Amino acid sequence: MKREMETKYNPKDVEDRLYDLWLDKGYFHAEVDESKTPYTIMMPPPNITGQLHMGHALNATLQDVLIRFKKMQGFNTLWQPGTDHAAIATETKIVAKMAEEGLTKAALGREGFLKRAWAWNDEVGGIITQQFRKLGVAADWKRERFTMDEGLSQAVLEVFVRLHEKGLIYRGERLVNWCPNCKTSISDAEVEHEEKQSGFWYFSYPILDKDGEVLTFATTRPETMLGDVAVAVNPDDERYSHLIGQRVVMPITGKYLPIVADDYVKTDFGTGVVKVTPAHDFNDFEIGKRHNLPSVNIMNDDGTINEVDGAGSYEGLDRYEARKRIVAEMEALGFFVKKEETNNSVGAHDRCSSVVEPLMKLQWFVKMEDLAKPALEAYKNGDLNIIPPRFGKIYTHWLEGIKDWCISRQLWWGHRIPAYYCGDCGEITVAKTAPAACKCGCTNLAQDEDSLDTWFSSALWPFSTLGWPEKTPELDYFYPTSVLVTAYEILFFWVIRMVFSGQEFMGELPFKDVLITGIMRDELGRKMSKSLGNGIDPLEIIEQYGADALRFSLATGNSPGNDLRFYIEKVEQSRNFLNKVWNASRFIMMNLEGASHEAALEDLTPADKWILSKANSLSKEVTELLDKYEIGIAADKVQTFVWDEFCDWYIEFTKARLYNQEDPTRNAALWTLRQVLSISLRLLHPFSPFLTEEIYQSFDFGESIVISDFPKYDEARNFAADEGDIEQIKEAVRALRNLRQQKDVPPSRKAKTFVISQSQDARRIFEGGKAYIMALAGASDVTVSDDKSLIPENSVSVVVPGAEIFMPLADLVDMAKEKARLEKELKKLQGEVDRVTAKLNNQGFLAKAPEAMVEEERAKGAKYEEMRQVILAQLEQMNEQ
RNA sequence: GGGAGCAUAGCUCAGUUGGGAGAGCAUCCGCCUUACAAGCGGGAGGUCACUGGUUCAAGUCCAGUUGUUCCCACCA
Repeated sequence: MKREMETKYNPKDVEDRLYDLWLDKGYFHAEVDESKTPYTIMMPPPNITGQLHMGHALNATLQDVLIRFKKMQGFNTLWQPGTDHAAIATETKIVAKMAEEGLTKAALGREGFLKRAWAWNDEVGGIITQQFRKLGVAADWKRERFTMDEGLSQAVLEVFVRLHEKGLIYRGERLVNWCPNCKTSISDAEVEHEEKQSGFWYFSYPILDKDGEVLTFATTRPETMLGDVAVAVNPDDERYSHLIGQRVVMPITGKYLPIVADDYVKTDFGTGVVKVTPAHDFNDFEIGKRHNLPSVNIMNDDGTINEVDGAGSYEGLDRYEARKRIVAEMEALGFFVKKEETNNSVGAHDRCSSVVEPLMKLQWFVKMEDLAKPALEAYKNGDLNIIPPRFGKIYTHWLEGIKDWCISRQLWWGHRIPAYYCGDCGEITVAKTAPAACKCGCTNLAQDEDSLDTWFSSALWPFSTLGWPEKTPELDYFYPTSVLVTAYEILFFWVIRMVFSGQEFMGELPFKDVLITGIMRDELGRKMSKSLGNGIDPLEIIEQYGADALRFSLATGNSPGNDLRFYIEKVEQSRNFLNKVWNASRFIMMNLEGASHEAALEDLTPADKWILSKANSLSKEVTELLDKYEIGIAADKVQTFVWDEFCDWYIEFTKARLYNQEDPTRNAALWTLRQVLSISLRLLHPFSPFLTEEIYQSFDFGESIVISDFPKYDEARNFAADEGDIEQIKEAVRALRNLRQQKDVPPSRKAKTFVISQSQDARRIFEGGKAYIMALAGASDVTVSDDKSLIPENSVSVVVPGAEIFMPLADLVDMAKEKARLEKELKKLQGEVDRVTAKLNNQGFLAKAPEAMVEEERAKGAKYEEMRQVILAQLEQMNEQ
């Protein structure tokens, strides 16, 4: 960084170069080191074929802030990156690509498909992690893992086999959520319920042997009537109790259906009659079980009607077409009663938005009850800390109502289920490797065709990436991790499953803290999504504004658990701030050239001590905030300090001293500038790593800011008295600027300035601040005195705590306006005095408020009263003239 | 049906343990003051949704009301 360098910071000159340097130096690589305390974060693995989006950028920024902060504090930090094979998402993409070439899974076969999948994976698999690098993340890429790499796949097999042995994994025919589009079962968590308007059709089934009598019921899914096996009424419903045990006829299929009594049926909803379709509805399934009813499956895997008995011409029709035609046929037969509109909650697959059908399927499940208990317990006893706490309720509520987890997927891209079926005796063998022979002695074995839910492997991420099931030193050292940072969206999918997996297999929680982030929204507050097309590409923002600007804008204003709207203006503002830092650094660099900048504490002026003291307390504050995950507030505090205090005040303070080569305090100013710049850069580094490193190295502050020390609070640098003095000077400067503005004094016009005070201490302070008042408040000269008679005629004045300040501006003084201004000022002060007086007259306040608070109020009261008196005197004098 | 969040300046949002209402953008006025016009200085703009309560003291804690967003749930 040299004098002739650009007045604008250009991230493109810096970012890639520094990132490569960091990687070369191996700063982000962590090795087991017993002499240091580990600090570990598991990066949520993005989908292997995914693209970086704003959610990633937010999440990664927050984690990087924590990692860099902790590294600077001396922790041995590991940020474990990697990717997720994302079973359904990836397979869908591959199938779509294949379709472009006219290929299908069936045509390629399993082996052919997987070959293609891996090839594509090799082609695009590195893209997203390359994109993450653009953000400047301090992740340990040497340890990058993939959920389907050899080690992690072994972990998956190990877990499956162990859970199976324990009886916590079982295979069974259950009603599962089925996606007719993806043709696979999915878990409860993957179903998104949406309230939709839907038809509500009323039909009648004639009662057998009761000429003309019918039972009327309502349904939102008429097509399922083909699978009806009964109708149910409430046993206490007097309207129907006499019919219990009799039968109705399904007019289309001609089947006889018993009328059963079941408490599930509400008498006050619909007609009080429910058709029972156990194969296609979770409630009906339960009713069917209670009454020993058969299940009649009417649907194929693709959502068309199958060849079920009685389906007739409906066979092969799509479910919605069948719905329409069945309504029409019932109407033609005279059994359609009416159609209403109702709001109905419809389940859709979160990946493809197709409406999910409950279907009877033979699937693998994880028994959740025993696993959920310790996960619940860990939260309730405080071992697991969720930030913000309100998400704890969501966590417990979900675990308390948890059902068994359907883990088998009818997909090929994923971990194939390690279950082997004997073609002879039917025995099922679950093993990590294919058994040579079945128990029965035969070798007629076939492995299960299905693969595992993608979350089954990511649930193991905190320990599988560290080498489990091997007992590696890494596992011993870095596990449990320190904090997990993730969006609330995947609390159920991932966080909870990691918790119980860690407890089950490591005997210990995978992390103590869970920091929940919000999700990124667009300017209008809409969730950023592919389908809406309202996503903003972080890479484009980085290209235009730099990674630091993007990161800083995501960090500021971020509070745990709250959604964040993306505003380009915020990025611009961050960019402007970083540019400010760049220019402040240039200024310092320019002045340092050829100068000695050594100084001792005793050489420092009050202004130097003031800024050092501020930087000192800021260091403490930022440390505390980051430890509380208040990343947004921390970023904000740093920005306010650097911009408002350091740049706008301190650097301005130093100019007069720097420009005068003879000034005896020049070196002290340079030394302080360097000190505070260094502190500022280090406080800022976790948020904006590139800019801070570039400047840090330009100043030869050290080898790299990445491995520098995070600023610590130092009691020896607490200068409360000097802080107070300088604040008083600032207040005077502000008051004078305000006065000049109000009087329309051109900035170029300097004026002699008189500070009058009866307080010796105040005179000392202002005497010390003369140069600042001259430089910043348009004073040509400053006289500090207790003698009011020095003041020239026609001066304007301003009252500040401890003093009156006068500027002779004869030609600009309009007595009437001046009087009005003073009266306004007086009124304001009177208000303050009244407020404080009321407080101090309140016996309750005096008795119960802390001593310091009362003292503070007293001091304020005295200060305002004094200022008020001064203005009163001025007004009186004016009236006399 | 159950649960949660939010409601603060024209806009978007901070306000961390209760102790004199803040920022950015927008707006108005004045400045190219040799680090920075992506800047500097100075203003204007708010009964902190409503009602009640706790407290010496409430934007902050509690209860309720209204509006709004989200999550969960097997109402056919």
